[in-house]
Amino acid sequence: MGVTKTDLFTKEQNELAVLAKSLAHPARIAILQYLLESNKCINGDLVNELGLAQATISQHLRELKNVGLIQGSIEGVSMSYCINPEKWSSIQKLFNGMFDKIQNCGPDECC
Amino acid sequence: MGVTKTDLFTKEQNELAVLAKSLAHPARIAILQYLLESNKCINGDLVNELGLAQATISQHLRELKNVGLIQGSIEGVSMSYCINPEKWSSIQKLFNGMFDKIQNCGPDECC
DNA sequence: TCTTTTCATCGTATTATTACGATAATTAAT
DNA sequence: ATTAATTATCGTAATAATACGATGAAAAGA
Repeated sequence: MGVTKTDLFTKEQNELAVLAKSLAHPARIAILQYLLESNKCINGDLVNELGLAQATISQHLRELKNVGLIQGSIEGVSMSYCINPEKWSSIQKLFNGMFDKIQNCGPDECC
Repeated sequence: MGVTKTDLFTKEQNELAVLAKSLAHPARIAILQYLLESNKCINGDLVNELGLAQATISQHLRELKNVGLIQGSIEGVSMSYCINPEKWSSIQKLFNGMFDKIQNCGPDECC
């Protein structure tokens, strides 16, 4: 490409894009849905659940953790992940802040 | 990478990921925000508005059009783009369908 | 201590994304 | 018919994302 020109855009635009990117892979969606389902926080039986290699899952988990959507805690020899509820609701608000901006327009105003 | 293994995931998971990907760039967020603001549907003065080359903007517009978020109509020599309201609200529902699934859990259930 | 289990990280091959100059295509205007 | 204006597409260089085997690190249990 050439790098994304982050400096051309507002903080909010970049933030939305980064968050959207973290959701831009079906494996990460699946991980989040799995965590939402089993609210008891589940570790790497995601590896069994999804059909991906352990290293790949771990990589996706790290991305979700980097944007703050999930958090992990050590549980003996294994790792326990869960949704970060605060971040989760803040993301929902951020997205809806954009989604809600739609305005219905007259017959000549739209294409 | 190796290609995303689409077949491992559900239709909904893939759909969410594709839509998220279309939002996963600040330029596309900026384009959408601009279209939301000026509900009269604006054409390629996006090129002036954002600081990107014409070809780059056109490429981003095509991506947004491909997922159905925007639609364009020819207006003389120029092109008029606007948000597709039906798709827009369907996306909002799809995302909120996931966001709303969060459940508060007891002290021992979360990590 | 040694082994097992579980997870993260590294290295790397493969594919996708981004950006933009150049060029084509289309329409309006002269 | 020419020219100007506007947009899409092509080609391509640079960079990011994906997947996974291999290896490392840390804790539990023998």
